[in-house]
Amino acid sequence: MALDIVISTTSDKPIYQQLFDQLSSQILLGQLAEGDYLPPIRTVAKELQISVITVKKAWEELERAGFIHSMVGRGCFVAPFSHSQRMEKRNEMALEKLRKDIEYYKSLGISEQEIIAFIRAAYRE
Amino acid sequence: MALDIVISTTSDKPIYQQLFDQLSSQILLGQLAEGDYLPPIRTVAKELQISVITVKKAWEELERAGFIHSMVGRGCFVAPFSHSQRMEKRNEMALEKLRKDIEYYKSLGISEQEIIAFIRAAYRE
Amino acid sequence: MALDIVISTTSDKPIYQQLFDQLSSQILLGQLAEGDYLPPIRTVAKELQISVITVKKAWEELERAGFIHSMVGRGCFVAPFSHSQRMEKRNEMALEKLRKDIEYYKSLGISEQEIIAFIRAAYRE
Amino acid sequence: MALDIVISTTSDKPIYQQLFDQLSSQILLGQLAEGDYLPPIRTVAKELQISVITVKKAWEELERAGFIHSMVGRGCFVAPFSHSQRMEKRNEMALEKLRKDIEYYKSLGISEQEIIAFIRAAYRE
DNA sequence: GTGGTCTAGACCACC
DNA sequence: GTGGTCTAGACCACG
Repeated sequence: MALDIVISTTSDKPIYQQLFDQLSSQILLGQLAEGDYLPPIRTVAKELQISVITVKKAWEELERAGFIHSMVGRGCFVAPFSHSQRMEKRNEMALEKLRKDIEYYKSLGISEQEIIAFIRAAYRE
Repeated sequence: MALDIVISTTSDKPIYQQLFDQLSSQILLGQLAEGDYLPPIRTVAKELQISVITVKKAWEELERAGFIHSMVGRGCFVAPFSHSQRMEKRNEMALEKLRKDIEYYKSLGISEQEIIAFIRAAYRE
Repeated sequence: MALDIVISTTSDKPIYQQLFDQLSSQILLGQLAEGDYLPPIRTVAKELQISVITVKKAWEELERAGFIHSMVGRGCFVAPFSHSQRMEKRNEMALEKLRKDIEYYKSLGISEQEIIAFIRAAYRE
Repeated sequence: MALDIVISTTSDKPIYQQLFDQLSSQILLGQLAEGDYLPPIRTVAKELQISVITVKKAWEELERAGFIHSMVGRGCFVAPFSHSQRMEKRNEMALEKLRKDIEYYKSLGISEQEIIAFIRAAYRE
């Protein structure tokens, strides 16, 4: 099984962060089922043409966030999540980011109604 | 006139970015009236206990974004904006950020309805 | 006879170490009587769904520590221990670990009295 | 100011872990006061004759645990802790380890009284 | 074979 | 100057 990952070398987001974001969202969406083994980090690095260290850093963050477990000599596998756990974690992550985002919108003096209108507009784009 | 700026040393946001964000929002909200002169960068740096280089970088970004104008030997002053211009720029900045934010929410599989519900919840906190 | 062993795939402790710890404690507690034969390593590996190499490594460590004896072609059996020998070995192992642990507690500036209080609290949990 | 750190190359504990343990305990004991700036990681690496990466890994763990804050371009400084916060964190870390340790002692069939006797013995060594 | 640690470099953004 | 990221290697313990 090959991972479905796309790395942007032009993005200002660090590579390991791109890996983390894509993997975590795939796990939360259930596209990577619990217990699935990830390919060896060296394989991932070779396929994505990035350094093993970079992959490892992303994997470390994923393990720290509870998304995967890594075992020396056996590889890394997706941590078990129930559907409700996934939903909860998903909402938690979205809310956490939203709180920061809203700080910014508020600082621009934008009201709740305006944001909602903006969102409807942005979703229709 | 002293600027109303607060610098966080623990935030992960660069200091020059914190300066930019706070100044630009104050200008957009009309709290800094057009034509007002900003204090000399060395004064700002001393008061905020940060590097002059950092202040200069923030000022450059503000000038590039059209928020202030610098005149050699006379300092920097807030660019003249009509109320409608301020509103337009404000909305433009909010929408630009919102587009990026929504990318993330979508990657978590969150629907437009859910985001709006989240926003209502976050605004009530 | 099947062994009473539980392997954790999420623990940071190596699998062979988990085997060693559980087997040695069962022997010291007399739950595995002297002279009892252990199942063949291939059987153990299959039942626990781990590698034969891992089981072999654990068995080697157990033999090195004097807990079991292996006889070529006849398998491994629990070494004979008198009750007092078991107690002695048990205390020896506990003290050895305790010495290391106490190093850590001391480095945190915790006094003997505090540790004892902690232990009472932890035992009551 | 030079850090008071000793690295053992023969220990089985990773170097970055040794750094973390020593720094965190010094902070918890108040030997490194809040607000103190740590030497640049490259300086630490040179003085201890280890790799910058290794130092950085230790610093990352320290920041994640809330012991220090790092700022690009400004260096790393000890996070502010009140005396009670230090005590609380210290006890928390000790208890966390103790819980694991006691698991082991229990598996050897050792009673609370015996452990306490062992501790008194170990402290007198 | 796997992941975990460590090394010696490089380039970048920030101050 | 600082820390943050990334690279290309190496060696080790584990399975």
